Amino acid sequence: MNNVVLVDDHVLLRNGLANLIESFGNYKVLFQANNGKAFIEKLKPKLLPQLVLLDINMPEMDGYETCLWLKEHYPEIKVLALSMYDNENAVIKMFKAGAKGYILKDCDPDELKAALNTVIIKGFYYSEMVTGKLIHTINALDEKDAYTKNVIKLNDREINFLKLACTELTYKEIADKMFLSPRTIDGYRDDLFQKLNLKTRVGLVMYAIKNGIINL
Amino acid sequence: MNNVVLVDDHVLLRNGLANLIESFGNYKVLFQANNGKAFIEKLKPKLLPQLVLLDINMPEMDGYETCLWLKEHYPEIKVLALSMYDNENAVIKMFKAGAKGYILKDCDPDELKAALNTVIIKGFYYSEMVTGKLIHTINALDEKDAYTKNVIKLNDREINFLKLACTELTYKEIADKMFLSPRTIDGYRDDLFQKLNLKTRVGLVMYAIKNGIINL
DNA sequence: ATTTAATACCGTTATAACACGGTATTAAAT
DNA sequence: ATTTAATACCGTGTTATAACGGTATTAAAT
Repeated sequence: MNNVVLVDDHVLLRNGLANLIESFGNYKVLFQANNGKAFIEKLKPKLLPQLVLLDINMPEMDGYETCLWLKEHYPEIKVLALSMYDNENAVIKMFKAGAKGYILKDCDPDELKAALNTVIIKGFYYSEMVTGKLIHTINALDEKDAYTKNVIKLNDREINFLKLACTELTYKEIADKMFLSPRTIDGYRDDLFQKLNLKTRVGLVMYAIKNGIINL
Repeated sequence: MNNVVLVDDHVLLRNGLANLIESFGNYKVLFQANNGKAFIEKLKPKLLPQLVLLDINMPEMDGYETCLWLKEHYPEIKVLALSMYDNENAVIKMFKAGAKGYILKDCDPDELKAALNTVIIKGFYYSEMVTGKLIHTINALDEKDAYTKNVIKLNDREINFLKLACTELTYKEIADKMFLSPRTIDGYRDDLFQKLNLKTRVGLVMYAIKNGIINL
């Protein structure tokens, strides 16, 4: 019997998942949590799970941070990332953060079962989707884009700016809100364009959404 | 025992939901479907459900269309809408399409249970969230905005344009792709700005996302 | 027959967004 | 002590977006 923990802010999905996983026979859901912070608080060193099914986009503490925390404090606990989107950067970020697998919320129960079993037995699970994304990344590697250097990591100011860029405010208004000069905002924007390989504000918005930087 | 059908493109959520609902004791999940079209094909007049748990954003045939179809062909089947977002316009559209209730995917199992029971017994379920949205709409009613006249309904061209507006293409490039004059595109944009009460392209993008017009 | 509504189109002007090539300041890295 | 990197800032010019007020065509509505 393998102990697993579910971390996801969608209660219905989480509960359903719990039922489904327990119906597989060889898994017990130790507990569930709404986000990374709640998960860490509930985690008891006396009773650790073998595996954590971890959502990426969550309030308070997201999947990346949670995964990194686990890697540092309980590296023996395996993380299977669970996401709405098959976003390339998200896949790479989660694997960099130590995840052993990455599945989509619209995968079918058989794949979930296979993923769980494979992670428990072999220690990792690479779906076709994941392999595809990784290969694409490799192929893009000689282009001198952001992937070459490192996984994209945004700082607080950039994230703050991105959130405001997803509104109908002009850059000037954003500058006012952030108590910065409009030129500085221009700089943030241009840096992000380069970092993220984008050209327009719409690109920034789509990036922010696909990477869970703004909550819809 | 009440027969229900689940329609949602997220298989994991759907399966989990099925387990959860059956665990309530008084419900049987007749079958599940990936989208409205698949649902209609699977529907057998000899064995109709009392209730359909219907996702809004789905490929092929979405929740609105499916709900309207049900209202026309099987008005006795009650629809409980299930959505990721507590979007005001979505709530109103679903109720206009004949839904008897509207719950969020991140609600807790107790609320789902209450919603199911209430719809079966009383014929409708109005959560606090729904009531709130409706009240807000009523309050906005004397503003001469779109709500006054009708629920916002976009046509194919507008939807097509919106999808392209969510990319990094310029309006001129969008015009090329749609084989239209850039001025016509300007017109679409301006019409949408007015219709949706927006001012910028970013506003259009956010609208498209929140209303499931583009699939992330 | 003639409004009405929807669709596609057009010109002008103002503002916003984007590209480019810079500087000053600070703090960490060497 | 002096690069290096990160942050905040600046000026100029071009292109894209948006606001305004229009026309022509078609099909449905009256």
